[in-house]
Parts: sequence; C-alpha cells; structure tokens
Amino acid sequence: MENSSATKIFESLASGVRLDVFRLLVKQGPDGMVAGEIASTLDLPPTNLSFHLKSLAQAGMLTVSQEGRFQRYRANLPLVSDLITYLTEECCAGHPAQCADVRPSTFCTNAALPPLSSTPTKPGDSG
Amino acid sequence: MENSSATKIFESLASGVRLDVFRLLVKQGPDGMVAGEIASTLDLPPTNLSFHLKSLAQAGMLTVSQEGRFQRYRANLPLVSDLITYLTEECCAGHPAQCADVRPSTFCTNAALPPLSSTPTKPGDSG
DNA sequence: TCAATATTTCAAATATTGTTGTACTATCAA
DNA sequence: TTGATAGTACAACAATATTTGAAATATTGA
Repeated sequence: MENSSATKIFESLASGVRLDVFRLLVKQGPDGMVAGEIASTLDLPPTNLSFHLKSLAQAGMLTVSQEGRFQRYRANLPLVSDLITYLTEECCAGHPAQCADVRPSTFCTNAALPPLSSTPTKPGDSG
Repeated sequence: MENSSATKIFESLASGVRLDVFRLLVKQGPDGMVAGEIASTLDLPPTNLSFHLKSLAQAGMLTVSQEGRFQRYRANLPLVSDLITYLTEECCAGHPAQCADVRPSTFCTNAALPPLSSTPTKPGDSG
C-alpha cells in the first residue's frame, strides 16, 4: 500500500460520524445497509450522510451497489487488514527479540500478516 | 475504546507526514528515536515535526521520554491493537457463517480480539 | 405521463488543520 | 555565567473539511 492510499483511508475514518457508519456496516456484514437505513439508524441528514459515505467509499473502505433506487453499502474488511499491514510493517525491523517486547499479540506474530521480523525467514532481509 | 478516542487516533494518522513518522518509529521498536533524528530522516523542519509529534502523542500513538536535551519518541503498538478491536468489533454480529465470508484472516477469528461472532460460544447471543 | 421516493451534487457558510517563522525554555559544555 | 544545541509554544496565514439547504438525477408505481 502507498502512503497516499493509507492517508486517505485514515482520513476517511478520522470523523466520529464516519467511524459510526463504518462500524455499523462491519456489524451488518455481507448484508450491508442502504443509505436511508444508515441515515435513520444514526439520525443523520441525508446530505450529510452522503458526504461521509462518499469519503469512505472513495477511500475504498465501503463498497456500493445499486438496488433500484437504493444504494447498498458494505464494509470492506480486507482493506482494514491491508491497512494494518502497512501501518505495522517492518515492526522492530530485523530485531525479533525486541519486537516481542513491543508487539500486541495481534501483530507481527500473526499468520495473516506479511513476512515481518518474526517470520521464519533468514535474518537480515529487511526491505 | 470510545468513539472520541478512536477518532483522535485516526486523525493522528490521517496525514502523510504523521504516517511516515509513526511507521518509522514502528520500525525502530523499543529504541524509538529522538526528535532530531526523525526530523533529519524525514527531512522535516523542526517546528512542523513538533506539530505532528504532538498530535500523535496526544492521541496516544507515541510515547515520549526526556533524555537530557532530547525527547525520545516510541510507537505505542498495543494501542493499534485496541484500535482495530474497536473498528472491527461485533463483526457480522451474531452470524459467524457470514463473518467467515467477509473477514480477512486477521480478524474476528483472532485470539487477541474480543469475543466476537466467531468465538466458540453458543449461536444467537448477539450483543 | 406524473407524483413520490432515494440519493447525490452543488454552492455558501463555518470550522478545523497544516505550515512557517520567531521567540521561548531547558540542557549541555566550557 | 555565557554561548550553543534540542525542542516546543505561539501567532499569522493558507489550505481543507464539515454542515446545510436547494436543486438535480434516477427509479418506482399509478
């Protein structure tokens, strides 16, 4: 991931409203929600919601699909994974022992994450 | 975590400069870096760096410790873990099967995350 | 076609952030 | 104490983001 993409994603989450929207859609899973449902659930004026949905969708955090007059939004969870990878990659670069002191158990050691310092690769191949 | 804390954290990461700073400090691990080193590594004027460091530190993403004239900054990785938990909690609430379709292998199923839909509890106890 | 509904686009007002230079505090070294 | 270094606080300006209402677009159903 590039810095500009990651920045855009973080910007898209850097708002109380958009955070509420995204978390609501995470909860809904593959069902997603149409814009009107989101608006009434979170008690937002449609113009304002549309503004925030656009921001999230342009960052890639939401996908949209049209259903007649409705627009259905869904959270893009795989992108969250990519984002964390970007944020934490090269953690304690080249020093697995240090990394162990610092990492939250979620990271570095996690199978889904890319080859960081804790992978069983040969040492010394930091990017 | 509360919405306002999470928003503050995402705001703190919603800048190309701050993202570079944080990732650099992730790489350094427990060693961290002093402000001047960060400034020269990223080629930033000290006033500007100070502005961004403050934002990251106030959000809790960095810790600071004084060393004589120097200020040493370190990435606070456990907070990243808390943040992801907040962002993805109640994923596909109450519908583990759906969740499996959607989640990146990093989430939901992860031991470090809170009891979501994928925990081995009885089905149908959505929060 | 026409009226109603769902949602977005646009424009204007307001609010918030980012950048820069200057000044300040604290520490170091003599 | 003095002068140098490390870093931050403040103030001014520039740049962006957020909110709102009115208007536009697209779909539905009579």
